[in-house]
Amino acid sequence: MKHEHLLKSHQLKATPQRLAIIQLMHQAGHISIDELYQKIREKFSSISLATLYKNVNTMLDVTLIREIKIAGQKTKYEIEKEAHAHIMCKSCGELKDIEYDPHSILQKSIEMSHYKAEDISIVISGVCPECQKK
Amino acid sequence: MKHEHLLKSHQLKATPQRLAIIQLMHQAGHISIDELYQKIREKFSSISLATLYKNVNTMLDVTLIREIKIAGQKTKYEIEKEAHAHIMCKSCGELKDIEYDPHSILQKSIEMSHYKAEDISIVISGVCPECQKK
DNA sequence: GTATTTGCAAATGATTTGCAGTGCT
DNA sequence: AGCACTGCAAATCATTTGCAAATAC
Repeated sequence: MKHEHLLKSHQLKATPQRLAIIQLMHQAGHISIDELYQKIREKFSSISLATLYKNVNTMLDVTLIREIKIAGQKTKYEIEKEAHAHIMCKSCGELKDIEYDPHSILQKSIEMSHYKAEDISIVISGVCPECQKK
Repeated sequence: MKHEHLLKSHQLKATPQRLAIIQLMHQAGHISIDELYQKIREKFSSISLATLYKNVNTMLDVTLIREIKIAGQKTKYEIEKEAHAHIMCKSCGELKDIEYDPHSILQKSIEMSHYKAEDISIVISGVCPECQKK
């Protein structure tokens, strides 16, 4: 399957636990360790938290997944994909992706810093359209 | 003094512990709880970690300081100031501020999301000019 | 004087580690 | 077969809490 290939292309063995992790991560979009643990046990009752942590860390090492740290919230994880920003609703907690133009003014600031930029993390927080109505 | 006023204007009592926290934070620019604890004990050997955590949380509540969560690193804190992004060196760990134009293309993406944006956190990581030379 | 803050010790929560057994390739 | 992965229990690290004594205003 697709997910098996995703693991192998990163030099990782395709164990059922890992496939389940990726499948859930793909399905949820963004997911915390806790949520992952709850959901994965529904299908895979024997999995241990330690295994989850070990696998998440391994997948981070090979940049198959990405860590999203959010002020005031639990860390979430997502499958690595093209650059995008995150926007979080302070009211309902929903997190969604938004696109942004990498040639924005931000690039100028980076150039001026003379850093060799490898990664950008952007997290915006505010109130989503649904919650604004309430 | 300046820092005393900073506390009072946020309705917080100006205890020596709090003044020391702000002074170190101001001096360091960005600092983690650990670093704060090490340094603060040099001047203030009796302070407890619990007090540090309590004060950091109180100051976050009144938005006197801001939390910077960074993938793969410890959370750092800084005194609240005008909007800016952070750039971190993956090699030496140094974190510095960079300015960005708030009217960048990013704003368009936010408008399109129909969120009411209240806060933006941008953390860039890469290699700083000094480390590139090595 | 009163309400808040401090420091301690203990509790809780999050993450990591060691190791024996199991499973992928 | 061989090395990597899993699950368990225990260890470690991070953060919070309860409470009595101290302190800011």
